Amino acid sequence: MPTTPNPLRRNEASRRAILDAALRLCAENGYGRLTIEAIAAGAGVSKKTIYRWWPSKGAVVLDAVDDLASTVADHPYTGDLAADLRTQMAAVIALLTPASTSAVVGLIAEALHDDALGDDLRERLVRPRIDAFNRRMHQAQRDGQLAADADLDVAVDLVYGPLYHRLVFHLGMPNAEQLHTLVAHALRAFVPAPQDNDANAPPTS
Amino acid sequence: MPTTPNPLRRNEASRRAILDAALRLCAENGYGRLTIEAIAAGAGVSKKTIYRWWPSKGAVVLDAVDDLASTVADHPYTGDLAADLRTQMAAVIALLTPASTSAVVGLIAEALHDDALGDDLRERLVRPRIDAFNRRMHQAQRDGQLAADADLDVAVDLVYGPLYHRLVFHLGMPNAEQLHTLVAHALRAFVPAPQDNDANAPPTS
Amino acid sequence: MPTTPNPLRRNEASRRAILDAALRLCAENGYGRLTIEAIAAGAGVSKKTIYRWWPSKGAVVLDAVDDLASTVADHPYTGDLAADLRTQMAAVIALLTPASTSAVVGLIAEALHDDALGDDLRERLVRPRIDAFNRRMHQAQRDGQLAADADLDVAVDLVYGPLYHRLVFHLGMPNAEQLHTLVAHALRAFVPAPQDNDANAPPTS
Amino acid sequence: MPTTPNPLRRNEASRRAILDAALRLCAENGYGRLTIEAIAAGAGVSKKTIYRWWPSKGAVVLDAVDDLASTVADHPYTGDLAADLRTQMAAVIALLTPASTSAVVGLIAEALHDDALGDDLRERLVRPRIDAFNRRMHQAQRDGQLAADADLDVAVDLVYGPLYHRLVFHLGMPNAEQLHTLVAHALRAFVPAPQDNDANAPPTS
DNA sequence: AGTTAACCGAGACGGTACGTCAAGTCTTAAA
DNA sequence: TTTAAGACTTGACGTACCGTCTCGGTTAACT
Repeated sequence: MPTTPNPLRRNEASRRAILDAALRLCAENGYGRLTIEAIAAGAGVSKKTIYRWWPSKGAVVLDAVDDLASTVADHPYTGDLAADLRTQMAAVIALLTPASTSAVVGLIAEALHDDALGDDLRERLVRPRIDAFNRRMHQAQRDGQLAADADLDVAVDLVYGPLYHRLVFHLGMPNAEQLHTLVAHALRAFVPAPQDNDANAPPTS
Repeated sequence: MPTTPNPLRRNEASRRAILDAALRLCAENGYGRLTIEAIAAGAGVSKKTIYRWWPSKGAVVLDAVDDLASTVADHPYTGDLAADLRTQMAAVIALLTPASTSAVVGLIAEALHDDALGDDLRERLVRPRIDAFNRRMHQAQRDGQLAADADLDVAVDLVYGPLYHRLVFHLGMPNAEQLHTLVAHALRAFVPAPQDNDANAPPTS
Repeated sequence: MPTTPNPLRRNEASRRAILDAALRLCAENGYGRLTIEAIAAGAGVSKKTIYRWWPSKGAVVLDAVDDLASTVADHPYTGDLAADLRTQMAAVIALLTPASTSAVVGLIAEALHDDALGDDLRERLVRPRIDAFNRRMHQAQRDGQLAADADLDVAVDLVYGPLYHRLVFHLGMPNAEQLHTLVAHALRAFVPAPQDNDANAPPTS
Repeated sequence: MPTTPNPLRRNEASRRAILDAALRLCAENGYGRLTIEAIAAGAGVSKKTIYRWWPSKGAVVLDAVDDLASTVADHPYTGDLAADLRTQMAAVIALLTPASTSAVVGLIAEALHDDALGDDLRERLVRPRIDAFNRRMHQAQRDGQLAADADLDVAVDLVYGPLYHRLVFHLGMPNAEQLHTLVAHALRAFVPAPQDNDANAPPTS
C-alpha cells in the first residue's frame, strides 16, 4: 500500500486545471480568499484529487508559481551591473504587486507560519534565483566592476532586502527613481575603494 | 448613534486580560493556531467583547505587541554607531524569533493579506521605530561618522532589509558575526569616501 | 434590599411606551421576531427597566394584550344565542389573524413552553372570558334556548375548541359560513330534545 | 446544480442518530431547551449534517415525530364509535402530555411562528389522521350510528377541538370521565334525532 | 484483450472557528 | 433612587472550509 500515489497514473489535465485555477482565483480574489474548495470547484476537480497530490493550499500555489516564474525575472547581462539589477528587480516587484492578489506574496505570508512550505519556497523558488544573482555578481567582479576582494555573501541581502522590508511593512514598493538610489547605495559596499560618490550612477552615454 | 462603542465605558480589566491572553497563546501555540475563541476563553471574556473593540485577530495582537514593544528595541547611543545598530537589531531579531511563535511575524503575515492591518502595523509599530532609527543616523551624521552629504532616506531599507529578506525566505536570522558583516556593509554606503576596511570601527578619539 | 421594586415609584410613561412598542413591533415584524432589545429600543427605554418590571417577553406582551383586549370580544346579548356567539367568535378570530403577527398567537405559542406564562395567560386573559361565555350560556338556558338539564361545563370546549384546533394545525380560520355551521353543530349538544335538524339555524325573521 | 443534496448519498446511520437524539433530548429537557447544537452533539454528528438535510429544528423534530407516530394513535374499530374515539383520543392526549417535554406540543408552538413548518406539520402529521378520522366517521354513518344526512365536515373540529382549546390555554387535558362527556356531546351533533341520553352507546344489534 | 487496481468526479461527513444575535446581569452618570 | 445607556458573560445561531471518507465511473497498466 503505497503512501504516495503513483505519479505515472497522474492526470495531467487535472494538474494543469488545478494550477491554472489556483493562479486565476488568486488573481481574482486574493490569496487570502483562496480556498481548496474554490480551487477544486474552479478546476472542475474533486478536493480529493488536490489532497492526493499536494499537502496544502500553499503547495499548490507554489507549484503554480514555479511553473509560471521559471522564465520571468531572469538576470540580464548588458555589462551595466546596476542597470541589469534594476531590470531584474523591476520584474520581481511586478511579481509582488499588488500584494493582495500576488500569489508570491500569499506564499510568503503562508510560509511564515508553515516551515515545510517555507523550506520548499526557499529551495524551489528562491535558491535558484539567489544563485543566479550570485553568478551575475561574480561575473561583475571578474569584469572589474566590483572590488576583487568584495565579500559577496551579503550582497543578496543588501540588494533585495529593501524590497522585502518595504513589502512586509506596507512601505510601498520603490518606483524607478527610488530603485535607482537603492541599487546604487547597495552596490557601494562592493565597489573598489577609493571611489567617488557617483561611481554607481548609470552610464551617461 | 455612534457605530463605535463608547470608550469611556470600556472595562480595562477585560482589555488587559485579552491582550495578555493573546500574547500568551501566541507564544504557546503560534500565531497560526491563535483563534478569537481561544483568546476569549483564555482571557475569561466573551467573544462579543473582543469583536466590540477590535475588528480582527490581527488588531488584537497588534495592540498587544504595541503595549509590549514600546520599551524594547530602543536605539542605544554609545557613540559607536555600528555597535549600537547591532545591539538594536539583535533586539529586533529576538522579537522575530522563533518565527512560528512570534506575534510580530504573525502580524507581518496577516498584514500581507489585510491592508488595513498593514497600515496600522506600519503607523503604530514601525513608523516610530523608523523615526528613531533616522534620528540615530542623523546624530551619527552630526557626529561625523557618516558622510555629511549622505542620502539617509534609503538607510533604513539597507540596514533592516536584510533581516526581512532572510525572514520571509526562511534563510535564517543572522548570527552575531553575520550581523556584524551586514551592518558594516550597509553603512559603507553612507561613510565618507575614501575609506579603509575598518571604517565602521568606533572613532578613536 | 427589596427583591421586588417599589411599584409606587414606577414610571408610568415608560410602562406605556414599553407596552405600545411591544404591540407595535409585534404587529410589524411578528411575535417571533420580537425581542426585548427591540422593545427597549422602540420604547426608548433601557433593557434593565423592562427586566425590572417583567420576567419575560411574554409577560410584557400579556400585559399589553390585557390592556388592549379588555374591551374587545365582549359577549353581546341580542337574544339570539347563536348569532351572539358568532359575533363574539368573529372578534376572537380577528385577534388571532394573521397568526404570524398576532400578539395573542405569540403568547399562546410561548405559553406552551412556559408554564408560568401559561397560567398567567389563562387566569388573566382567558378565565374572565370563559366566565363571560358561561354567564351568556346560562342566560340562554334561563331563556329556554338551551335544555334545562344541559351540561354546560363542556360547552366552552365544544364552541371554541374548533377555533384552536384549526389555529394550531394551520387549517385556516373559519369564514362566516363555516362559523355558522360550527356554532350550529356545537349548540346541538345543548338544545332540548326532541329537535329537528335545523333547530339552531338563525331566526328567519 | 441541485440546491438540495443528493439523497442517494445520505448516511442513514446519521439520520437515525439525529432523529433519535432529537426525541431523546426533547423528552429530557423539553422542546424549548432543545438546540441544534445539542442534537448534533447528542447524535455524534456535525451541525452541518443537520443543516444539510433539514431547514430548522422544527423540521428535524417533525421528521422524528413522523417516524414515531406513524403507528401510534390509529383509529380502532370495535363497532362502538364513542369508545373507539375515546381510545384514539387518549393516545393523542398521551402524545401531548406533559406539554413541556412533548415533541408534538413543541412543534405546534413553533409552527405558530413558522408557516412553512406549520404547513408541513399539517400535511404530514395531521392530514392523514384527519382522513383516518373521517373514514371512521363515514363508516359509523354507514353503520347507522350517525345520521345519514349528518354534515361530517365539522366533526373533526368538534371532536378534537376541545383538546387543543384546553392545551393552548393550560386548562388541563381531560381525564377519562371528562373525555367521555366531551365525546358524547360532540357526537350529539351527528346522531339521528330524536335521541335519548345514551345515543352513543354501541348498537345493540 | 481482459482484468484489475488506481485515479477520478462528486460530495457527504465530523470538526473547528467564524462573526452575529439576543438573553439576562451589571455598572455608570444624569436626572 | 430610578432611569437610560450600554458593556458585559453566556450560549446558540447558521456558515465556511478544513481534511477524510465513500461511492460509482473511468482509465491505464499488467497480465
